[in-house]
Order: sequence, then structure tokens, then C-alpha cells
Amino acid sequence: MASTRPKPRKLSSAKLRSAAFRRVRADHQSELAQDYVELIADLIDERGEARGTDVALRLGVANATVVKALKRLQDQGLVSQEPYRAIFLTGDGWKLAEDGRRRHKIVERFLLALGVSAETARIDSEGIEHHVSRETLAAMAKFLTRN
Amino acid sequence: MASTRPKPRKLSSAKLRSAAFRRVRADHQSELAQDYVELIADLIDERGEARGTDVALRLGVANATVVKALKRLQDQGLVSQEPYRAIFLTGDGWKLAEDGRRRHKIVERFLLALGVSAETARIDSEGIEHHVSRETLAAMAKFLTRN
DNA sequence: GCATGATTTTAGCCATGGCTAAAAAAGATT
DNA sequence: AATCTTTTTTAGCCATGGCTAAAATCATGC
Ligand SMILES: [Mn+2]
Ligand SMILES: [Mn+2]
Ligand SMILES: [Mn+2]
Ligand SMILES: [Mn+2]
Repeated sequence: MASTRPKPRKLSSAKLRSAAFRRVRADHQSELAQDYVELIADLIDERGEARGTDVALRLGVANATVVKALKRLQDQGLVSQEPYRAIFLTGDGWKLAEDGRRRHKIVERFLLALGVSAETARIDSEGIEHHVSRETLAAMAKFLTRN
Repeated sequence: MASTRPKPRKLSSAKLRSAAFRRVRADHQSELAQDYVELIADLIDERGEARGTDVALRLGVANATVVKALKRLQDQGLVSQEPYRAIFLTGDGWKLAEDGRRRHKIVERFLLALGVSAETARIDSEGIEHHVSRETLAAMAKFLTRN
């Protein structure tokens, strides 16, 4: 049996800290996909279909940016589309969208319950939602039931 | 006088939504600088100086990544350094660091007060801090004084 | 059914933030 | 002082996410 390195009694402060930053970077990796599928799901529900142009308008980016991003999402198996046609979500895409909606809703309602304006809750939750762990989300949900 | 477009009675839903995404993108733009200067300030306070290597270790990225980022921060007037030497914060750098520390502390303590573990508060706050508006921060601070 | 106008995609640019491998500088050892 | 080891920087690669301008496609009116 190979000799094993002794397990450190305590995680070094540097290790601890880097874990947090790694998590943030991972969150940001999945953020774009999450926001896209959530938005696409909303458009499909509200208007029957999601067009690239509507996505661009609502994200506040150029059309070309959306086209490129959608290609990546298609490679990731989250959306399907043909040129000049509306965008569809795959099964995985819908799953991710639903999950995002659920988390987003909890965060936004939580901020409202905390006493901020509707405007601020809407805006801040758009960024915060991606950094809320399962544990924190549960704590927010609990707070909501008690208020 | 040129004719002016009539002011819309209500902001369109698309405009409203894109404003939130624009804010998130702006937050992410300033995030890296904020985390760097905060970390550098901590290192200076705790150990007397901040070395690039320590920054890399604590951020969990490669050394080369830090070297490049520090160059950008230098261009932005937030840090000053000479090759093979420790990193210093400029006046602006210290201001940004202090501001970041303050916000970070409030967010972390707020999560703790909400009932999540110390570990989770530490990790989640690292991402959330950058998306908390002045109004939400104030609401969190208020919650803290009442608990 | 074709011309023309509007929409959408493609092409290609840029900055950021990550990486590894090679080069250079600093620091230790003898 | 010269060498050898360790640390730090440089060079150069890649993916992402943004943009504008040009090309391609679609759709409409005639
Ligand atoms: Mn979001
Ligand atoms: Mn974020
Ligand atoms: Mn911070
Ligand atoms: Mn942070």
C-alpha cells in the first residue's frame, strides 16, 4: 500500500478561501445557460414561441450574441432550433428552466419579504439567484413561510 | 425643435427585463477587481505584504492568471507593483477594498443570521455580495440590528 | 412570381479570464 | 563566485461573451 499524505487537522485558510472562489466561478459558468432557458421558457409560455430576437431584446444584447450563445446551448443539449425558426427547449432544457424559475421565484419573494421594493427585488434577484446554495435557498423559503 | 418620441406610459416588459440583465453584467465586470483588492488588503493586514503567489493560492487560480489580472488592475489605478515584488494598493484600491469588505461582511453576517452554517455563509456570500444593491444591503443591515 | 424591404445569420473583431510550458530572475549552497 | 534550485514572469494557447458590418434569407405587395 502506498503511503498516504497525513490528513491536515484543519483545512488551511488558503484552501478554504479558494473553495469559495471556485464555487463562484462555477456558478458563473452555468449562469448564462440558466438565464437563457428560463427566458425562453417564459417566452414560450407567454407568447407561444420564443424567437431569437425576443431573447436578445429582453437580455439587452445584440442579436448576433444570442445566435452564438444558442449554438453553444444546442451543443449542450438544452435547446433545439433550425435557422430562421423559433427556439425549442429539450427535456433537459425544460428541467433546467423549471429549476431556475423555482429558485428565482424564492429569491425574489424573499427579497420582497425582507422589505425592498419590487423593482429592486426584481433586479437584485437576477444576479443573486445563481449564488444561492441549496442550504441558503431552504433558509429563504423557511423565512417566507414564517412571514 | 426636433420632434420628440412620446414617453411610453409604462416601460415595456422587455425593457424592464433587460435592465436587470444589464445590471448583472455590470456587476460581473467589477467583480474581479473587487475580489482582488479585498484579498490583497486582507493579506497586507494579516501578513504585512501581499505576494502574487498568495493571491493565486487563495483565489484557486494559476500564478500566470494573477500576473495578467494584476496588470489590468494596475492600468485601472487600483494596485501598484514592480516585478518580483509585493503588491500595493493605491488610494483608490484601498477605498474599493474597504467598501467591498463592508458589503461582504454585512452579507455574510446576514446569511448567518438567517440560519445557514458558517461554511455556507462564507461560500455563498462570496458571490452574492456583488449583486446586492444599496437598498438590499440596507435591508440586510436592518435585519441584523433586529436579530 | 418577383422585386424589394425587413429580418436573421455569418464573419470577424475585441476584452476577459482561464490554462501550460518555457524563459528569466532571485535566492541558496557550497 | 559559480552553480543549482526555486520562484516568478512571459509567451502563447483556448473558450466565453460581447460587438458591428456584411451577406443571406424570408416575407410582402404588387
Ligand atoms: Mn439570472
Ligand atoms: Mn454573479
Ligand atoms: Mn468580497
Ligand atoms: Mn466576491
